[in-house]
Amino acid sequence: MGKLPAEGTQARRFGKTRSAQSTALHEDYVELIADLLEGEGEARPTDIARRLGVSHATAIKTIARLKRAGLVTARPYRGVFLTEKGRALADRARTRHRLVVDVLRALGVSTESAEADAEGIEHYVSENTLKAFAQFLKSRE
Amino acid sequence: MGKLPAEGTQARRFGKTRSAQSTALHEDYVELIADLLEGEGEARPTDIARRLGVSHATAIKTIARLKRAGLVTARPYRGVFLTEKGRALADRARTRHRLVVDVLRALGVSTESAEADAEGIEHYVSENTLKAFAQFLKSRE
DNA sequence: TCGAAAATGTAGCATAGGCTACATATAGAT
DNA sequence: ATCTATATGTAGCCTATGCTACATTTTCGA
Repeated sequence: MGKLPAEGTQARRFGKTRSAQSTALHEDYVELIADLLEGEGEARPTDIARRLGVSHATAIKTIARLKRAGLVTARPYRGVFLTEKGRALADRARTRHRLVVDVLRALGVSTESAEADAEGIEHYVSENTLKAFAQFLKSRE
Repeated sequence: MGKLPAEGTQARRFGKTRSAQSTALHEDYVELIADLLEGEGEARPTDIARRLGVSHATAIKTIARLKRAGLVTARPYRGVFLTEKGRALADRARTRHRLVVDVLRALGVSTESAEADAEGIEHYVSENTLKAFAQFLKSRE
């Protein structure tokens, strides 16, 4: 996105949210790629694009960024694969996703709404909150 | 951001999340502007910038976009004000924010974490989920 | 095996959202 | 009344994320 603000004063109420946003898309991609690799055996740009609702050109461009970020490997016409780092991120994302969906459902949200909302919410749940979620779910077993 | 994808096939699991993202920043701004107007009597670019943790130039540029979106009015060196539309959006955002914080706290999340996470989460809570949250809070009074 | 359809990749363009550097207006102190 | 510190505004540059249009590979059926 650019450089960080000079910032001498306090602020940071929104700061974390912002930086999290840059990661959200990466998480969506690796999560989906992990799903495709497990489900279909391969993750191809066109499928990724369709599932994310973007053009294939956009998907390819993003995949290039993921590659630069060390999250995936991809050779032309050969599909996309996760690196160790990518797999780790995907796992974390999926764990969070499941937990968020379970909590929403426990609160009375319909499965469809829970799945849909979790997609956005999961990227903003901190470790602390995640722990509280797990605890809460366990407490009401 | 650009135009929408042609999209004939299904997809849309992430689509909503994406468009919501474009609104998130607008919500943060109008929410903050509402706070400043009520608390300080005026909302000035520099204060907005400091509270959001961005440079004043960035804040001013965003304010120009908010203006184009019909959410605020602003004349040079005269501060920022909310339009009806902006006030409505700010109210909705604040309601959601409060509700999300309350639910998180009810689930055992610390006040600090709840406030911090709500900042990101609130933009992705659908009407359905919001209703479920309200219900849940009411049920355990 | 070969040719067309489908998948991939590339190029070029746009907007959002950041920053720094520089210019201008306002306001407060003297 | 003026001068200076502070607030505002502008310009220019950058990356991320989208899209369309066009080019190039692959793949698959005939």
